[in-house]
Amino acid sequence: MSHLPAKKRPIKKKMASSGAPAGRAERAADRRQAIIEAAFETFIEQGYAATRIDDVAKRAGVAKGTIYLHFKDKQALFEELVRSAVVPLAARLTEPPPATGSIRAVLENFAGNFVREVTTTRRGAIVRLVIAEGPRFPAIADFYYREVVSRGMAGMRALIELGIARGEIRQAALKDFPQIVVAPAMVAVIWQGLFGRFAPLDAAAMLRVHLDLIFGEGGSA
Amino acid sequence: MSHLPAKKRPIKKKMASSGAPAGRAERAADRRQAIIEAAFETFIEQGYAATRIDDVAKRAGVAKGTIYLHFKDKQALFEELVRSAVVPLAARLTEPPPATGSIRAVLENFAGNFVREVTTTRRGAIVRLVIAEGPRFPAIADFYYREVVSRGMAGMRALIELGIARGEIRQAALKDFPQIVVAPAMVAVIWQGLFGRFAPLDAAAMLRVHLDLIFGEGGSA
DNA sequence: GACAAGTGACTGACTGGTCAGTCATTATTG
DNA sequence: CAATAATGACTGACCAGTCAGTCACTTGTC
Repeated sequence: MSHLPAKKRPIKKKMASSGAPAGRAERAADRRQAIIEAAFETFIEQGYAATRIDDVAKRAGVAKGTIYLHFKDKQALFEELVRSAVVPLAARLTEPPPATGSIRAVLENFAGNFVREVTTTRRGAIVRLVIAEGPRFPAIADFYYREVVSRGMAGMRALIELGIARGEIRQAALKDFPQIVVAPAMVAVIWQGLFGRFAPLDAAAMLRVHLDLIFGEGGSA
Repeated sequence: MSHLPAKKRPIKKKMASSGAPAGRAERAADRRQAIIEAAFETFIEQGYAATRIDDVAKRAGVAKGTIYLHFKDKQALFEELVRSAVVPLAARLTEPPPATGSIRAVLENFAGNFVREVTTTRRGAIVRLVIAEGPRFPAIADFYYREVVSRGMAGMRALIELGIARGEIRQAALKDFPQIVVAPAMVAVIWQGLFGRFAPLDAAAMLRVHLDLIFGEGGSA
């Protein structure tokens, strides 16, 4: 007597949104992806605790139970999502350390990419999410440190050392604190999230000034 | 039939922890303070959504109902707490712009204070709390911007301009982005909160290097 | 000064609502 | 048509906020 008939199921055609036939495995993977996608948006907007699984489900166009077919529980979903958002980033950080042109040019390029791909976009939101929830999810802080921060720092240190060796960078001590080079970028991300609404910040210009500080006035400008 | 005898009230003597007699009003103020104190700790540790009012009450040595005598609801308590933690900070930011000695010395002093009073302590936690919860509490982001950020930026800009006028600072463009000067300090705060546990950061040393970058090698070191 | 009536700060059991996670049932697929 | 995927009603736990009741202290009275 407990359950009502539940006769519906609005004939969700077997095809994924693309026209491809799609076998079982593929459809499952698609759904999993859709769930992660939806979870991403929702966790970004609401934070971990305030996110309701029901909302994620609705957003993903899936019933709540389905989420639990793919993820053990809410926390697993959250960690998986951060993981999946962070891995491609980590991949780029391990990319060829471009030894072409001046170090300044490399960093200028980096700054440009950063503003374009992180500050404004959802990747920036991931950073903010990690900052916000990290303290309460040691596993995530840990993972993020290993995959992104330590690699990023190592790469940056290598660049700095190269810059020092080539005489482009004066401050030899800078190699001990790659954080200094990255700091304004971090501040830009946080700023946009907190104050961007009413006090927008020209991140690109700021990063340029910061590079001037490191390399001395006027680079490729 | 509803209530148990409730014979207790462990004879909380009319005295506040100090030896003063303490009238009704004073005791009430004490309690309010204790609640804010407890709320502070708890919100810091758990974040807004995960904090239970019952826990705050227990920590403050007070019944849950008492909290609602002092604060309209959970959100009001939260906002009040940020307010009370931020106001003294804001006060210091409006303090006399110390025109003594070199600008470098002023900033060195500032950095020292910052490391001592913010990076390590609970004030740092407030910054992290605002970063974490700000996006979901526009009122708080707004308040924090007005009281702390905009004042801090203005003060910093004034210092930078002075530094430029006196020839201590080369980068004239720095005055457009006081954020650059503050950025490593922010990063230090976030770093301690997220990674400090397993990858501690010598914030003082980092800030020193950063000042070297702005003023040229070797200051008062 | 002693005693009663009054006041309001404080309490904590309770309510109403919310939500993570489950599972009996139904749909789909190979 | 078996096996697998998906559903969503349901449960139990949890928690913000309420309020009837208590009692420490104050005020008024003699």
